Amino acid sequence: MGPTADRAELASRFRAHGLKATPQRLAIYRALLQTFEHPSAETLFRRVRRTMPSLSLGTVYKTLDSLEAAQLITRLSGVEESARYDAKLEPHHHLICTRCKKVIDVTVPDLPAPAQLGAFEITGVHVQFLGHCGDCLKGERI
Amino acid sequence: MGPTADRAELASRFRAHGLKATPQRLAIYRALLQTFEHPSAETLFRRVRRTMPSLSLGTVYKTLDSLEAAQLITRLSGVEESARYDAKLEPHHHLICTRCKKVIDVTVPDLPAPAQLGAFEITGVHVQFLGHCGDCLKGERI
DNA sequence: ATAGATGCAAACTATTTGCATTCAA
DNA sequence: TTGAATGCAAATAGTTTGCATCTAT
Repeated sequence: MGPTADRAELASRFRAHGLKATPQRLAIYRALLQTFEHPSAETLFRRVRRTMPSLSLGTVYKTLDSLEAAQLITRLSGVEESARYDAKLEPHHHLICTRCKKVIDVTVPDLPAPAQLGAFEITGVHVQFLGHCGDCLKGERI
Repeated sequence: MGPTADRAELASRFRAHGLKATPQRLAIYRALLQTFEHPSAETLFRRVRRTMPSLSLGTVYKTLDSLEAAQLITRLSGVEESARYDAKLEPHHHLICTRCKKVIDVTVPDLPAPAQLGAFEITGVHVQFLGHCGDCLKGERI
């Protein structure tokens, strides 16, 4: 695991997850491994296309979906497909059901500040617990 | 503060923030105060339109923007305008610059589980520290 | 050989914008 | 009265889908 993995390493990682090791996938995954900036699909597309001009944006989206499903990559807080609003202003956090998108308020004891802060000035914290709500657990198999 | 506030209370809350107290805004804000389900703009639109058929979806979006700017409501983890991906799988969290959307990895000591869990099964936690990064602090006034 | 992946275009969803009209202050 | 807010329509951004072609296994 890591940004220095070679082609064969990455290819077998794909096959272990039932994914074919295509050049597009390898390039997209490699580009994501090589950066720390949490890029968007569009950013990866522009970057990978430089060395693979035939690449299409649709392939980037499909690839990111496959890699996420295989748990080789993660999507940042990508639970909501549309913005969700809250009129409750007291500090609180959320349980988010990744199946039905339900959001439930919870309170959490105060959080210790992160260590490696550098010059970053924190103005707020948002904690999301992801999982499955009672209704979804009750229903079909998860 | 709270879902039982009456019209005059809400209206003066708006004026205190320099917002005109229009019937649309009052209705949208009231609808958001009255629910715990963290609705989307579309959901609020459908709900409020039942008693105010002339309401437009555009007004709902503009109103939510105004209320958020006035800090009367919050938007759930609404930092990214597009999905952002990460190939780092070790548990970690993020500093998110709300100005330039930069995302920086951080590690945080283990989090205590929330108290009021009920039937919810937690599969993961994501902590987002919101604020301003060094580059943005250095630049123009915040 | 063949299931699955790609590329392209069209479709779709969420959101924003422009502008004429209306309204709260 | 007047600047801000509304409603409507058109525009945009991000993402998904359908389908013919191609390719890794």
